[in-house]
Amino acid sequence: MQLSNTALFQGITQEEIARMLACFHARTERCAAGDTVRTYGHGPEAVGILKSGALSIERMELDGGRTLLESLAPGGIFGEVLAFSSLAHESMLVVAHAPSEILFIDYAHILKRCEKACAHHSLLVRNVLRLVSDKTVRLSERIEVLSCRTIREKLLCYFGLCAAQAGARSFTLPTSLSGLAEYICADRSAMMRELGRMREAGLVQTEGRRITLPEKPF
Amino acid sequence: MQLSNTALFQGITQEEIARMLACFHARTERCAAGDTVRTYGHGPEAVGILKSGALSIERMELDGGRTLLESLAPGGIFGEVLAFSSLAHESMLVVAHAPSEILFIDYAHILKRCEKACAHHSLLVRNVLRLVSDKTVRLSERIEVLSCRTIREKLLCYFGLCAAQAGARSFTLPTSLSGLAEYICADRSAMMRELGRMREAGLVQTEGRRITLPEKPF
DNA sequence: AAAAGTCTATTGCAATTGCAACAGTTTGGA
DNA sequence: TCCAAACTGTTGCAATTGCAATAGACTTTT
Repeated sequence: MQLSNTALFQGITQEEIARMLACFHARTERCAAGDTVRTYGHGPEAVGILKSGALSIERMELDGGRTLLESLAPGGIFGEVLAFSSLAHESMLVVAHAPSEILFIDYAHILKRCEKACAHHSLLVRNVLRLVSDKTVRLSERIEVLSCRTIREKLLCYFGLCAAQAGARSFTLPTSLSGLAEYICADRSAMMRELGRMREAGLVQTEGRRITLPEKPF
Repeated sequence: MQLSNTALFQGITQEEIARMLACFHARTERCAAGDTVRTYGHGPEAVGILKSGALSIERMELDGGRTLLESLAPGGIFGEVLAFSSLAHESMLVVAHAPSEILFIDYAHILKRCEKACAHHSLLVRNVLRLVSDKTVRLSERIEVLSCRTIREKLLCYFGLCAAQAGARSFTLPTSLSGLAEYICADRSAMMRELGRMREAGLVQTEGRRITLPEKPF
């Protein structure tokens, strides 16, 4: 895992990164599969970058249940939101699903002005800001989808976003149909039923995960 | 409107702010009620701070309709997400609802390291980061609410969040009941009906906007 | 090669929901 | 003060949806 390929260190050379990590007092932790790496919700926070292995971010419900929030592959970053927010009453778990190496950087070090060495410090800050902003945009899009009243509207709204992103009326879903149902928070069988009706009505063409919208009659 | 009272400049003295604004090449624009201040979605972006007046952020739908995203009071900030995101294919409007004064700062200046003067520059960056992160947390909470399948679950989920925030089983809704229905994306009358049922079932007590949850039997 | 797990697909049925319509109350301006 | 606009409250009805159950296809692991 080259850190220079991660979203956090994008645009910074490997040598610069090495110098910055020293300056930031970054530290690497190792853990085994099944370990709970962190619980968030209190104390001075740190941002984590997964160097190798696999992590999942889960949310602790009041009733003790857990909800999967995110799955992280090497290069992924976590804690960037909670670390910088002043709200953050959530309690979250970071769980390892494989032996993992994680690099931690205290958020205070990222923000603090540093006197020497780190010429690329401002680039790092820009990257963090971009990461958090991107997440906000993704969440806003999902809210837009979820705010539709019917499954049909939700699907059309989501497909519209996908088509805009692909720049074409035809695109492939990034997830399984089951995943799509979860994304739009609808029952999978009800969604399949509605998809069928929409196909009949000529609102979409589907071929597995390949979706094609009809030409706009604008 | 004192800039030192805004979330963006929190913790920075008025004199420091004056110096920073010069350093950032900040500029003030004035506009009349009804003016479209900005359309986002392209070009080098700027962050705007409303000094006086009233603004609303609206989203342009494909069909030409508009959705209200946010209403801004003096001290409010806009553009902080789109300015820093790399996704951002949205098109948004900023519309004035009263004669307004708006301070614009190019995002590039906020991020750029500045050689002299701005000792509090890093505090400003921290504030931006906190603003964006807070917004992310709020959006995540709303998604959590919207991901519930039934109106009853949505309400209980939302009330749970409110109670946690208030630190008490009793709290006052920040919006009207109509606003609440909009927040949970449900039909108002259906929500009223369900609220009635929940009252009967002893799941909540309501008195106008005052909500009280029963003691937890955990 | 078998097994376990996930994904796709379909259907009946009961429950929830959106919609439309109406009426009384409160709020904020003109 | 009076009017308009927004908010609260309620109901019938049709449509959508979630849930449960079932089954075949596909993947990955053992």
